[in-house]
Amino acid sequence: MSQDPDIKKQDVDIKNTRQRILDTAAEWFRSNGLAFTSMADLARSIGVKTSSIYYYFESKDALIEETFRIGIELVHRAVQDAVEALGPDAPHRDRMKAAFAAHIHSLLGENSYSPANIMNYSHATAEVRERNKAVRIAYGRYWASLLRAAQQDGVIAADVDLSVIRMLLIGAMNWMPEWFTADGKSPEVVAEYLCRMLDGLAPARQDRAGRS
Amino acid sequence: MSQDPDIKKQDVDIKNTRQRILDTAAEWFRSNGLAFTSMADLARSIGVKTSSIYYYFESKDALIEETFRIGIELVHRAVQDAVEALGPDAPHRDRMKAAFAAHIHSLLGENSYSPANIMNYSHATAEVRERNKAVRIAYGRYWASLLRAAQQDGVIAADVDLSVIRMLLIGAMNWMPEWFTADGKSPEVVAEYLCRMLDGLAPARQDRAGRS
DNA sequence: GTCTATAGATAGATAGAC
DNA sequence: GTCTATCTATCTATAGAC
Repeated sequence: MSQDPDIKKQDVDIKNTRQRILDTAAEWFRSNGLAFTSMADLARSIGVKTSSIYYYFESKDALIEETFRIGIELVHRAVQDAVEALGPDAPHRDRMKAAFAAHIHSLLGENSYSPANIMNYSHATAEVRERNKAVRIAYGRYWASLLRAAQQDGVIAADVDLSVIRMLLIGAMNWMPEWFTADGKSPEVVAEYLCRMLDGLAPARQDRAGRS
Repeated sequence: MSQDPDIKKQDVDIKNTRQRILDTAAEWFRSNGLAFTSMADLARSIGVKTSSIYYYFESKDALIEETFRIGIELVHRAVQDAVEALGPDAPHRDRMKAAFAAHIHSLLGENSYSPANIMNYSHATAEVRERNKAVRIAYGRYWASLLRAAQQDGVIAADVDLSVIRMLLIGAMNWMPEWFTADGKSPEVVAEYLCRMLDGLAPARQDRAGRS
């Protein structure tokens, strides 16, 4: 809570303007897409001139790249925190539901970075996509670990290809910005439906031994 | 097979050039997005000058609008044909699987119009989206009718909100262009997984009366 | 129908004053 | 750090010759 004396007024200004550029860029990228967001649009929203943005980011792609990185890091942390908050002995179904709900919240909530990434990744340049790959792979691996644990404990049938299921489930959620309206069902209700769909992949009853 | 004598050479040329513009636009929109596809890109691909495109389409938005309409009409017809080919007495699970497979084929196959629509709809102008709504709603209604029939026959539990399930299933498929590679599973395998996920929404065993 | 030529707007990015 | 001013490229779209 106490202020670090090494942070000078100048540094605070740097951080504030830079942060405002990033926040505004994420919002514009989510709402209008990468190409329909010009550097002039961003500068006007923040109240600076276009050239000021280039003091903080060497190019539009560099700005996109950083919003993309933040977007994945935020949703990764949100999902992992939600699952770990349940404790190590929580049933797999509860863990999956918490992960679903956290991912959905990240895509539909106040954080614009995650939807900005999800909705625009495929239209970014090859260089930007390449630089975003590491964090994306790390996040995918976390989901893979959740599903693998569920399969190893017999909650998901052994014959199920987890990589396909993972992409179908994440795809179902990633498509939600296209149709989900707040006046409809809550993210938790959708998360429960995803769990019920996962139930369809459970082993046949006679095969089930372990459970949780 | 015989040639219609009312179609003159001039008309054939019109149709050919116009069709090539549409086909090329759909491919570019799918691969590069709307904003990253310029009228000059299209003209160069076809071997004409930019101004020639404006002989056939009054604006870029008009061109987008027509590729969008074709995209939905193609996938709608493909799905409906696949389901109806099974005959009126086919089990609901088979009908759903055929619908899944046809939708996936439309998104991943040679037809560029459907993925061009699916992947870019949210970034089109409000006017273009508005003009695309009618065919989109008609297609959504067809999926709704498939799911409703399954629910009425007791294959899907009565408490399931079909509109949420419909969007989750379609979303899972619409996300496939982002990750699906031909060297992986076939569309039919993915369709079977989607059916297994639907199985999770079946009524509890003691409640089940009718079946199919 | 397709062309040349070009208008008019806007894009990303840079130089240099303050 | 932020500004003014500007460069160069590219965009959508149009006018008018052929």
